Amino acid sequence: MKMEKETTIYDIAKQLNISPATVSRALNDHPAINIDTKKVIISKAKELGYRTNIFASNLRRKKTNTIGVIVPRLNSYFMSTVLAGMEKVANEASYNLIIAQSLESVKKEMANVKTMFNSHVDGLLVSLSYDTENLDHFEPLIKKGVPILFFDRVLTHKKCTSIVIDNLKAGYEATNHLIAQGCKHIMHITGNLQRNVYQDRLKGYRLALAESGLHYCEELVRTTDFSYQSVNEMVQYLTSLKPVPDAIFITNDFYAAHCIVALKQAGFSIPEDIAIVGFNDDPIAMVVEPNLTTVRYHGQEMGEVAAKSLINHLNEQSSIKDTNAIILHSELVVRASSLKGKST
Amino acid sequence: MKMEKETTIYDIAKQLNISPATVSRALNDHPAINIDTKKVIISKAKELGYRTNIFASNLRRKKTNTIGVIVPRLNSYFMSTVLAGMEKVANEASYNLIIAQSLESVKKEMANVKTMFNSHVDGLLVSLSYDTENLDHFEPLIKKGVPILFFDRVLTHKKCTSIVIDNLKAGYEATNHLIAQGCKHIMHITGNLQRNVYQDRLKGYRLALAESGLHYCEELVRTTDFSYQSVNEMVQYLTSLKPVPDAIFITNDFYAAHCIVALKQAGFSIPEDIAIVGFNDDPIAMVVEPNLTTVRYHGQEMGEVAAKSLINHLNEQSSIKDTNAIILHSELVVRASSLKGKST
DNA sequence: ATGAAAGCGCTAACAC
DNA sequence: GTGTTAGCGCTTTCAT
Repeated sequence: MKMEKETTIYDIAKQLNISPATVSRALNDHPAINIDTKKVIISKAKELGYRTNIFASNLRRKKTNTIGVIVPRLNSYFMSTVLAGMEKVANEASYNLIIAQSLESVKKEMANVKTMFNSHVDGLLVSLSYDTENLDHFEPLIKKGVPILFFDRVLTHKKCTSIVIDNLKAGYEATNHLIAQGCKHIMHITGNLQRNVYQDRLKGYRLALAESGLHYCEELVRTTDFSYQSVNEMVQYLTSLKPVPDAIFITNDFYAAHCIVALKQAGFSIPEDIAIVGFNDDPIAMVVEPNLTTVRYHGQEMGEVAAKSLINHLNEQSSIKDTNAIILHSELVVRASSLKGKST
Repeated sequence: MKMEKETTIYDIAKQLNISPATVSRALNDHPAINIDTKKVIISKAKELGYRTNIFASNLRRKKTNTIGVIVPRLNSYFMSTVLAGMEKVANEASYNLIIAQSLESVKKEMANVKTMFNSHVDGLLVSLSYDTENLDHFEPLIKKGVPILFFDRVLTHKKCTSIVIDNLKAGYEATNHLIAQGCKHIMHITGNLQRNVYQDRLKGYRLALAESGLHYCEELVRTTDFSYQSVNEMVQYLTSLKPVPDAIFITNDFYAAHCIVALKQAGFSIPEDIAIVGFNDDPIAMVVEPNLTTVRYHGQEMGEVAAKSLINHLNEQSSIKDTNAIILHSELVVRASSLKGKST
């Protein structure tokens, strides 16, 4: 195949009888450059199909303009909105994104971190995998001074900032809502309690119970990996309880939706027999019947804030050094799955 | 903040009193290198926290080991499995992935392509946006000899390979299934007919109708952008038809699920009044009631095949030059939403 | 406003 | 098996 040789600034310089330095400056919007020479250079560059060699540029400038993103999975509505937010901000600031999924495994997460390390990312945005226990694998990056910002699923580290919602409050509100509906035996199905998001929501759950004088009962709290396969077992478990719970607060909309289906199949009425509250306001909440009450938080915003904070820090427009955490807004969205008809 | 200076092969060389070339060779598993020197070098490298500067390396080797991926959206189950497949293969071949979403807009797609171009990706994997009309914006890449492989949503280009399922066959089978259930007025709701996937499925639909002697009727075919907001309007339209369709083949599971909900609200029984078939086997198919009959195809496999083909081509282990298209398997998964009880 | 020149860190051709 | 050396394409002082 005949293919064009790569054009360099030297080619442009030669053709225009000027120096490569001038070409470089023109292409980079250097202030001290004649507007006319600049125009000529840019049009010549276009003509020759020039593209900057970012490797030469990165090598020289010791900056890659690349941000690494590690997420557990890409396949949730929430995560994809987060990424859209990050991409938007990154694009505007001419940063590139390298995205990797840990598929909920620390092992994969470690490999991802290593890749990011070797890619010399300027900074890292991370939502931790299901079973990450500590941040040791991030140390090499931290030692090199690469800023790391955790979002949503975080662990605290004295040198890193976290972006989260107030999960305790969200869990509290969800549980309180169920209590307000008259529920007395509220089950809580959640994820690995090492993850802040689940730990804090549990705290909120307990707080709400305590405030209402309801008894906290260990057998009403169950953790799961949210796999589709485990739903039936879970439903079997909960229906074997005495008394059967009259409400469930489930920290995952997809799992909640599957539970609703399974519970209905088992003969329960939702919400009359069992009221359900989910988490995340996934579009599935509007499909499952009855529609799912859930906690909404804005993924796009979280992504934007995360990326913006990191980039501002990188551009030294502000520092996140001393910011320990940024808390974003969340709200309970009440739908039919939790509304016990009070008037009947 | 005190942070370590970046270690180079020169640092290692100096400390070990050998030449940088030897260090480079050792680190790159060059065959002609003493096993002992290699060991010493590697342990020294680890000690100093050395990481290769891929920019210097890329600059020198004129290869980036990076593959660009452009997809319409990340937020579908299908797409995330595709990406997981690509990542797996890429990782194994030590390629990196740069992922970008076009958010279904050509404009954004063009920007993405430009970014990829400037990132000097070795190759590109693309699923086209909703409204892409031609491949002109890929020409700069093609001119430079960067191989581009389209998957799922494709347009043919003499220099590019496509990876798809047999959408015509899938559409044909879906429609035929509905016909076999005794449906006579089968509606088809689909996407922009410029996209091969929708165009071909429509062809399959028409073929099935024709074969069964059913009349093809334009008012039974509607296109949509699959936005949640348009569901009600669509349902209103279809219920205003005379006669009201007794089946709908919808080329998107999410939209199909929403339609089921809306139709039920409008008083229709699914599948008795209206049978529904979707497309993609999204997990939502198992949540909506009745469970959705759909066409399944394996995203992970599509991702793996796409990445593998491209990488093999890049490594010159095989060429995709003369491969116009690769067709993957798909199958109809029959569930309750389309099963009219024949025995009643 | 522009040019000359050095050097970022690595690799590979060539020598020994 | 190892060293020498040149240069990938760019940016950036320092001059002018």
